[in-house]
Amino acid sequence: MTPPHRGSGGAAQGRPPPTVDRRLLAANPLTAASTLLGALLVRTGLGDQPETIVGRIVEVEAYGGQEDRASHARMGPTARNAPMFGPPGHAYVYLVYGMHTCLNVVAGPEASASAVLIRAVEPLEGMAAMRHARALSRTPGQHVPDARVAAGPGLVGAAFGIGRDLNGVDLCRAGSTLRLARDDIACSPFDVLQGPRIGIAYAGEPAVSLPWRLGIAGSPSLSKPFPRPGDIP
DNA sequence: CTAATGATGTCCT
DNA sequence: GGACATCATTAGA
Repeated sequence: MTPPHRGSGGAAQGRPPPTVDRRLLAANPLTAASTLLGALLVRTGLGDQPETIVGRIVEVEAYGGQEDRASHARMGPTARNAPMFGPPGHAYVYLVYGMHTCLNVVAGPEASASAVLIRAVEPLEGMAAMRHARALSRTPGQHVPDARVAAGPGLVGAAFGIGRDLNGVDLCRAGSTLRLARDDIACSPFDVLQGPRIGIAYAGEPAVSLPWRLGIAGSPSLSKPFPRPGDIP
């Protein structure tokens, strides 16, 4: 019954946690996604709020390059997806539905144009700053519980104050205002949920059926439940 | 509880 | 002009 998240000590306090090794992200996107699951997302340098925001990545989706009909890279390089064709470990930030920003971590070898979408984060530190950032981005959620403040791709963007200005930022560099960190101390082992990606019905088969959405079992911060093995056809 | 809907801006045809 | 890797709110069973 012990939750797999938030282990013993508050490891996120004190010295800044170590960055994520860029080479671990240079593998195929599904492997990179698996690496990012359980890692920390760290936000600093919010103008008005001195607080640092730290959360644990609990849900991700892998996207391939041109061969993946669900990927933004499917049309080849464009102005929007340019960061996907760059080196791994950098941010690809884009606007969906005219109002929400989503964060991707570029993956794979350079120019492979694959990426990992950060779909949900479990808050660890900086609750007040997260809610403040959400209010600024007109995503009120005044009554949502702490665990659900970043429980969706658009909500991750809102709660971490991620705007297009962060497009292309190096998430593996310690000095970046948005960065990834390892969580070797506080992160207990967890079970990985797997399912089809969300919101890509337009892509058709085989893309719609690939189980490239990964989540941490038991986390209260998943964007939505994963289909169970014996679920509706 | 599920389903429908409006908000909103940018990219690509 | 159409479609979109979404969210909050409202309407309905």
